[in-house]
Parts: sequence; C-alpha cells; structure tokens
Amino acid sequence: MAVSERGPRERMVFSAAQLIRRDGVAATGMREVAAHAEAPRGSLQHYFPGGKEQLVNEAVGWAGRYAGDRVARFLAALPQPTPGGLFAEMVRQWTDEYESAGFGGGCPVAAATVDRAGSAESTRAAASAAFDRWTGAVARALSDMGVPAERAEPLATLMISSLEGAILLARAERDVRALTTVSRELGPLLDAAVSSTDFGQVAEG
Amino acid sequence: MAVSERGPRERMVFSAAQLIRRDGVAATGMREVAAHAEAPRGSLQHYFPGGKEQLVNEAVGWAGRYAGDRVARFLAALPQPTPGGLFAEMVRQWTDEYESAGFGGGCPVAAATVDRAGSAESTRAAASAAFDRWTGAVARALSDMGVPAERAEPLATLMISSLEGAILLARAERDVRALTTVSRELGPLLDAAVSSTDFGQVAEG
DNA sequence: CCCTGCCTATGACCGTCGTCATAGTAGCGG
DNA sequence: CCGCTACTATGACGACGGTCATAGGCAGGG
Repeated sequence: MAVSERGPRERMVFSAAQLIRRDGVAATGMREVAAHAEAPRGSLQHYFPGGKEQLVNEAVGWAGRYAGDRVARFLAALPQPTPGGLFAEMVRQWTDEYESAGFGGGCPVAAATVDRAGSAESTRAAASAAFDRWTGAVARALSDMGVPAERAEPLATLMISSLEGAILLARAERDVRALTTVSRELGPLLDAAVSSTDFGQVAEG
Repeated sequence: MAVSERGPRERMVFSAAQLIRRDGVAATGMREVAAHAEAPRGSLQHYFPGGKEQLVNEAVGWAGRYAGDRVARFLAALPQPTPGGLFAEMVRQWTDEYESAGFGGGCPVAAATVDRAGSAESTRAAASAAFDRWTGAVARALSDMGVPAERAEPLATLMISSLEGAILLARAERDVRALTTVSRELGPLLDAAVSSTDFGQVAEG
C-alpha cells in the first residue's frame, strides 16, 4: 500500500480514514495515524490545529467524496447500466474486499456516526454531509437510468441503508451472506423502477 | 427511568447497553456504567471478572434478546399481520424514539460491531449471535405470515440490514427521513412475498 | 463468638491519549 | 548573513481508563 506520493497532510487524512474504519474513532490515536501515514508526529498540530476532531472530520469528508466519485466509475464499468446492476457493483466492492482481505474494515462514515454523533456536533455534520453526497451521486445515477425523479432519492436512500446495514452484519458474522442477500433481493425492485413502458427484469445473475 | 428493581448485575448490563448505544464501546467507561446503574463500583470485578469485554458481550447479548423478543410483541400488536406491517412497526420504534427523545442513541449491537469486531473476537461473536437471534425471530414471523420458507431468512436479513443502515443515516442527519423511506419503499416488496395462490416474481437463488 | 461465603469500598498502578510548549531545521528572498 | 515562513522534533502534562490488591461489612450457620 504505497502511502508515498501526495503530501503528508493528505496521507494523514487517508490513513485516519483507514484506521477509523477498522478500529473506530475512539480507538484510533493521533500518534497511530501519523505512524501509519509515515508522517512526522509534529505535523499533526501543524496541519490539523483543530486537533483530532478536525482530522476525523476531514477523513469523513474524504470518505464521502470517495464513495460519491466511485458511483460514476461503477456506472462506466457497466455495459448496460441498470439500477440493480449499479447496486450489485456497489455491493461487490465490499464482498471483493472481504473475500480477499478479510473482514477488518467497515465504513468510516458509519464508524464516525456511531462513535461521535452524540458527542461532536461537527463530526456528526460531516457524516451527514458525506451520506448526502453519496446519496446524491446514487440518486443522480438512477435518474440517468430512467428512474422517475421523485423515486430516485428514496431508492438511493434505500440502497445505501441496506448496504450499510449489510456491511455491519457481514463484519459481525464474518460472512458476506448479508451483502449478497441484499443485492439479490433488492435488484429486481430497483430495476422495476425504471420508467420504460414495458420491461421489468434486466437483473443479472 | 427506574433503574431500581432487579439485581445490580442486571442493572449494570442494561446500563452498559444504554451507554454503548449512545457513545460507543470505547467511550463508555466501567466506572460510568456502575454510576449509571447506581451500582457499587466494587461490584464490577465481582460480577464481571472477565472485565470490560465480558460486560460488553453481555450487553450485546441482552440487546439481541431484546430485539428478538420485541418481534413477537410487534406481531401481537398488529391487527392483521403482514410483512410490511411488521417492518413498519420495527421502524416506528425508532422514529418514535428519535422524535420524542432525540437522536442520542443507535443500536448497541452495531456499536459493538464497529468498535470491536476487529479487536475482540468474543465481542464480534456476541454481535453475530445477537444479529442471528434477531434475524431468526423475524424470519420465523415471516414464515408464520405465509412467506415461503426459503424466502423468509433472506427477507429478514434485508429488513434488518435496511433498518440498521437507516438508523445510521437518521442519527447522522438528525432526521427520520431515511427510516420512513426504507419502511415505505420496502413495504410492498415484503407484502408481495406472501405466498398467496400464485404470484410470479419469486426469484429463488 | 467466629468462621465463611458473598458482596462492597477504595486507593494505587500503569498505560495511553490528546494536547501543549519549546526548540530545532530547511529553504528562500533580500 | 538576516529574517521569515514552513515544517519537524520531542519531551512533558494532565486526564482518564481498566485492572488489581487489599480490606471492610455483613449475613447465617456452627
């Protein structure tokens, strides 16, 4: 995992996101972040004068941007874009990781929400913004596929909720079962929302 | 909130669950649990010689039992039980709490998973067991409503995943929107799974 | 009265954590 | 060489946190 390239500041934000998604916010130390980023400890107070809260907030923001941007890439990878296909790709990112690298990490935004929603208002807001960005990207993708405007955002919320929950179950059970289940169960529902006059089932195996 | 009645041991487990679901596992201290339970600090090492890990595991187990038992109560409250109706009730428990008491707490099992899945194997196992118990209760309820046996568990997993994810979104956004959305979007899909005479879209894996 | 369990009471230990204070280095325009 | 800015280096501080050690109360039975 080449942490090189890009400035130390960016590396620290990235490392923070990685550690948070693995251990949670509270269990992730500042010194640990610096070490993981191969950045000098002294740079912490220089780049993040707002302390841990600022670092966590930026990590959450980074994760939101990453998730949002990823949607466009999923779309580009699909030969024939359908809502169910997009969801399957989103889920597959996680099953792939879990099967190849183990169940070590979850979603950093979820971790920030669980650990800080009640104690750090700015972090809660950052998590909200991250989810919004992600939801917006998915909703826009759904619209582009022909999902009626008023159905796009609710379905995007459903997709992200199911995915987040399935990630939790998968980590707890050390089994991708929940992830594959939500993908399979939700696929037809999502595809049925495209407002073409006739067809319903474009799902893939 | 009468913490009295029941022994101090049980009170501490209950308090642990409450604090964990609010602040996360790492941010919840043992001394804090004892104080919240109005139990003597000295009792901690007496009742939980396994330390914090044991206490957390028991809190998670309690939450799993609570969630599972709750399903039966939801069923009893429904005049005409349907899968969508059950899900709506499960969701409503959370919207009610959030609207009346604020967005202070999430699911303790989710918190334990996020904070400990990678660091405490026994806690991860406890979370897995809690989710299994909950999923099992829901799946059984679905079966009783006429959902085909092979569809009951996948749908239960979908329900719980969506609910857990929506809880996360709701806490982050301080808005029950995600919860009401998943309830509304998933309701028809769930109701369609009851095996009345011959409906068509039963995709079996 | 004492012994024996259960339970409770505290103080101490040791580690970690976030943060701060202070000082150092590197590059650069002048 | 100077001064200035950007960045790094490190030790210390104060606050907890989990756990342990040790001792106190307090039934009930002998």
